[in-house]
Amino acid sequence: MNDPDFNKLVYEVARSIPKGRVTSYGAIAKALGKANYSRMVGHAMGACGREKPPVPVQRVVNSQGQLTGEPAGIAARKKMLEKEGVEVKGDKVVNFRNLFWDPTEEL
DNA sequence: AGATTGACGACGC
DNA sequence: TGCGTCGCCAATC
Repeated sequence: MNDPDFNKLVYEVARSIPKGRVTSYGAIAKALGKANYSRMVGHAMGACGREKPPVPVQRVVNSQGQLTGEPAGIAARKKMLEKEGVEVKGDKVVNFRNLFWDPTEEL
């Protein structure tokens, strides 16, 4: 692990996601220069609960625009996303393609 | 210390 | 176009 701050960087990017906008794990990993770290991003998010500053993990979904993780967690994030104006159907983001935010281009 | 799983992604068929 | 498999690195058991 050359990037001890990778986890931190992920959180930073997650916070950079505009309200009402979402991105994918791979996009973040790629933005950090670690395209193959897609899973690490996911794991980092799973560990976000222990992070002091709350991280808007709800805006981070997989390439399918699907909310992954615990059903309870999905429901919680889903609610927040809808509150931000993001339409969520079940565990998937509606119009994900339109709401997708690319950190490599916008950041 | 080692083996397994995992909140994914991309490539192949 | 859709399903299946393989590969990546790290955290957890």
